[in-house]
Amino acid sequence: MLQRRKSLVADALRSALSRAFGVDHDPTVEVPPQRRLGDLASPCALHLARELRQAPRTIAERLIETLELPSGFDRVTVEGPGYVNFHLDRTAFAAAMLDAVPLLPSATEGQPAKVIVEHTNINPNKAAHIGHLRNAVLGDVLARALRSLGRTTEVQNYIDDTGVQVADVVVGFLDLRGCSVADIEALPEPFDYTCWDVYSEVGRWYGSDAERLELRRRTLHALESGRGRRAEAGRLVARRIVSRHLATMGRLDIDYDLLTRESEILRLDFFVAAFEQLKQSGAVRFEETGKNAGCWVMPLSESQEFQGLEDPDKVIVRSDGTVTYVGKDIAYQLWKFGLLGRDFEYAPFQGGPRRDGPCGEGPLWETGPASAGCGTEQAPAFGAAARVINVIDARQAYLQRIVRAGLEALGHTRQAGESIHFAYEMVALSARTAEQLGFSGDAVLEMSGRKGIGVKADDLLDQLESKSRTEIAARRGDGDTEGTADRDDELLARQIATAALRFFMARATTTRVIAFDIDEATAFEGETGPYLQYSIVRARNIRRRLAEEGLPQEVGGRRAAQLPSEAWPDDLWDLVLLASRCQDTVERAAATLELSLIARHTVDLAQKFHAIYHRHPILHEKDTDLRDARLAATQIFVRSLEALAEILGVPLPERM
RNA sequence: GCGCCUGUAGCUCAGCGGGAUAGAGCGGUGGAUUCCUAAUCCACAGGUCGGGGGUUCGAGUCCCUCCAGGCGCACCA
Repeated sequence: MLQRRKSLVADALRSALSRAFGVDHDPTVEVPPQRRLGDLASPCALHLARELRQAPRTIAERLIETLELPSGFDRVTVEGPGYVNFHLDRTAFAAAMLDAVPLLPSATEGQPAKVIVEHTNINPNKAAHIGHLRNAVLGDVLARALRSLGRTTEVQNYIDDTGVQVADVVVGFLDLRGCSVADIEALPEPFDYTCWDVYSEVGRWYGSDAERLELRRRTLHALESGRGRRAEAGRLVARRIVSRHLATMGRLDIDYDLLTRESEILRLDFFVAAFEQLKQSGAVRFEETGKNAGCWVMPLSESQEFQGLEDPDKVIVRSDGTVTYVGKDIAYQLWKFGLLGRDFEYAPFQGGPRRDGPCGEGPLWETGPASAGCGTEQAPAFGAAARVINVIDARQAYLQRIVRAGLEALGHTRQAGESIHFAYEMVALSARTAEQLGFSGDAVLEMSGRKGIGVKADDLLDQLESKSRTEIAARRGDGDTEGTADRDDELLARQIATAALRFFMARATTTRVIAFDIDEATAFEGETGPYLQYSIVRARNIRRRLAEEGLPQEVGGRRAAQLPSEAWPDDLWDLVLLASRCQDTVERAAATLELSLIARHTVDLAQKFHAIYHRHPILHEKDTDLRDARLAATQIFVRSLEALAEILGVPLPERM
């Protein structure tokens, strides 16, 4: 909403500068730090001071004489050292805001048709931990933001069901614990917790024992071929774990359109097709001698991007004929862009949370052999995107660059450019939290599934829900005999837990390692998810109380347009102005992949609302102009916060 | 060795292509519950923006350099 006013101001300044000084200058327009200074400001007079050999204030004064005030503005003033400040017509702007939708599809010109967002991608061999949650929340918020901006978005979750990590757990069950496949099947939930322990056990059990490590190699081969008891155990482990992961993510309202499984990439010979392309284009070569003898490698030394590496070549096919992760990922990336020349088969996902959908089992699909009556023909058209955003932690930047280099080597320059690595730093444990969990705690501690170091996602969620229940009970405790239904409280506890966790993950800048502190992550006060929820509950309570008093609960745009400008004091007005920047914020966040901008903007809005709530009562205000202006501001706030909370995935309860 | 990221209040962090008096939250101290529920608000205390150079009318922000910390550079993913 504000963006349009900004360009109006820029245009007016540009032509005034041209008229008054004969200069061609592109003025910057910003929002001044205090509302009494104005709503939009330009430091152009400061920028031009040297060129024009005049004092900034002199330039500014002359400028506003020739300036044609754009429509929607009241006046223009010169402030401070020579800023040209524009003051909006508050009444007209607020009335327009009342009728406006907080978030609109942005202009689609130059925007790719379909965007694939790949996130979560947890190895299906153990419980999800809080590091995985950062990935999933960022990916989910990004997908929600893109969709709110009108972009076609497909969310994929990659399941590495044939990798070393699954193989290790299979060895753990079959060889270390002596289980049968039926034993594994019979294990009670939480299966992912059991695997968590098995995985770290087997790591220690291997030690440097060559025979045991041979078991791992054999299992890995079995997983890749898909045949035999070990493969069967691998499929079982992966299937059960994926169900658990989906359930965990479901608690946070995170879901997917498609689960892509690595075993299917192998079964359908995706790599064979990609490998043909790589060989033909000369992007890979066979090494006869040297340390990589017998391997197919992708040479990277010519690319400036990869200067200074210890090894200038990247192995794609190992000397034993198996394919590295990068090789498989290049094939997968080619498929995502529709460049591979073949497609998966699809089936509705079995064994996850059931949802309503066209094929009975719900809208979640997985790659795999089609099941009877509902398969590939009924599936939506997956893949073939114009842009691919992979949410993967920053430690894998090097691998992502190689995948991109692979596309480039095949001549897919545009797609290489549209292969975007959404990198974020890892989640480590704060010294204090590490110590509470029994790990040595003098510095932040990196989590490690292999070592069993970490905080499980479900444990954290349980803790958050339990704390929510306690808080809810404490607030119900003051002799309130109304007897709120337990089920409502249970829902509320879940909503509060979801909000707290999602907001905690979303507010962190992606370039920063999160030192996860249990007390901070479970806080419900200050800059937290529950704080946002409470702000909306307050706003909704106003409506409820107005209804009880028989007063109108809404102000229309026509009524708002009649309010005197005195009805808009600076603080109330500031809320309206901030709300008008939602669209701009979400667009900038989606473009820069800095989603914390959305979280920050949302909490800023809530803070302004809470403050105003105390200063400007609505119910007890006798002056109808003042009351209606406050109510209008509240309406604008509610709609903006609802739109932003939807993107953040923060559920907004009716009461708290 | 090469590359990426980080260093701002006691703690956790914001600070948008340089610009108006460096901001929040937590913690601390002191206030506000005849109230639209205090999961809130208000006030106070707390800062040579890691050090040093440079560019500029102006630097937390840009450039160089040094220091400190984290992460990468596998026939693991």
